[in-house]
Amino acid sequence: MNKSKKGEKRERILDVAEELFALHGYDGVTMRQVSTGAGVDVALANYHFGKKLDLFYAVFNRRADYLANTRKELLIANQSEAGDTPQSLEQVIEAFLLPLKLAQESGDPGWKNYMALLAYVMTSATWNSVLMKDNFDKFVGEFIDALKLIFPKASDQDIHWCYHYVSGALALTLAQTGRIDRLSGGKCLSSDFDAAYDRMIPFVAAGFRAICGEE
Amino acid sequence: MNKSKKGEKRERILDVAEELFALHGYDGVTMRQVSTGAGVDVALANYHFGKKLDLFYAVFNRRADYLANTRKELLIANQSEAGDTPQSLEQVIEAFLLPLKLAQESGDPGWKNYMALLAYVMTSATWNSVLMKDNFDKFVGEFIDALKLIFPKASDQDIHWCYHYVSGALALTLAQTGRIDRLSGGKCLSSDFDAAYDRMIPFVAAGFRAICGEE
DNA sequence: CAATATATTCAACGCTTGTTGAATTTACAA
DNA sequence: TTGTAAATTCAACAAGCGTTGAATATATTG
Repeated sequence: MNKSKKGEKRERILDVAEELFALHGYDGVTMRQVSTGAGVDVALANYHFGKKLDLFYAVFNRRADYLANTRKELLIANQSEAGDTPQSLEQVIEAFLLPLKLAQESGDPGWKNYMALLAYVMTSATWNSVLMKDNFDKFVGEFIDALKLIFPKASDQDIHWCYHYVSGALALTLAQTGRIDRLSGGKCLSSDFDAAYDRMIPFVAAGFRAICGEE
Repeated sequence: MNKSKKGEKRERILDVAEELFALHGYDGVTMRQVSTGAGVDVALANYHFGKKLDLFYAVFNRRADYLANTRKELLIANQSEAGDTPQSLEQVIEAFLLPLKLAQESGDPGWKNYMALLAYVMTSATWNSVLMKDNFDKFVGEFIDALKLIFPKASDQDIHWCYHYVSGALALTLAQTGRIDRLSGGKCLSSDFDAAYDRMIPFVAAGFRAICGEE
């Protein structure tokens, strides 16, 4: 008989829930869809994770730490490398975006689902205040501090609104809605994160300089 | 007794549904929440709009036409005004964004809800292909044509990805998640569409020029 | 006013939902 | 192997879901 490893079903529940939550949102998914997709009884998800809401949190938190930490490490590495001279704007933006590109390139299909889930959470007023606050706000604070060093004369408002635009452009990219595929007649692909990434950095860097003034 | 005008309850159902769908998404709203909020029986929504899905479509379509048409009129007005010389990049972007600013300024609280609903639809793979296609894709095609006139040497990919970033920045702004309020310690407000609008135009214009080359 | 069409409510249906306690199987340690 | 804990399934619950046909109220028309 197929002997299944310990914790395998538990992980499968998380994977299926991740995909379904990313695709249909929290309310668009039932516990039975998750359990059926994972090939387990509906009571098992409850045994491992508690209520549906806790399962949702578990799915979101699973990859959040890695993402936030990788970003932070990259930011710090750039800082020490730059010494006492401020690091370049492109470097700071890259610390924000590169971990997502790396995760995408890892080949793990779970990351693609997680990114869509992240986009869902970022653009939802309900989840944003709960999940983004706990998992990402702290790093974003440091990210914004780095930007303030680059643009010492810029107002807080200018910097925060510019960050907001970056965040929005990123969120729509992560959502992979397929709209750019349709509008471009197939010349661009939502799944082509590299194409999105390579243009996003010079795009938003130019935007920052236009709003926040010269370095 | 309070004599209610004809079609008043019908409109109230749309208003409440608009607010609830924008706040909680399609699956996060029940017909009973809508009918209770509107102060009518649950069967009335069904009588006026049919199934829940049709109510959702009715809510979305109600303001979509006005928005698409206003954008188009603005784009054409700029074109004829510019004569045979191509209109400026800022003008084209403004044709895309200004109608939303005007709607926001109208004071109608329904518009605020509709914008959050629009953000929800824009960032959802499911709804995007159904609702954006029917209501907005045609105008966006003309919008992109205008951009191609401004950047004749740019590739289709460059222009579409840049539009994608604008679309994302706009969507997150419309969503009004409250995140920028929290991150900025109250210095920026999600509800301050003017602040978002005034910076968004120079921001994305600079981004376009960085990616698509000089006019 | 009477007659008709529209608007609205009432009451209920079959089904699905999240959740749970008890029973059963599996894994692991002694 | 036996005993114990963890993992998993079974069966069922009360509540809420979208939807509907019939009944009633209101508005419109002749």
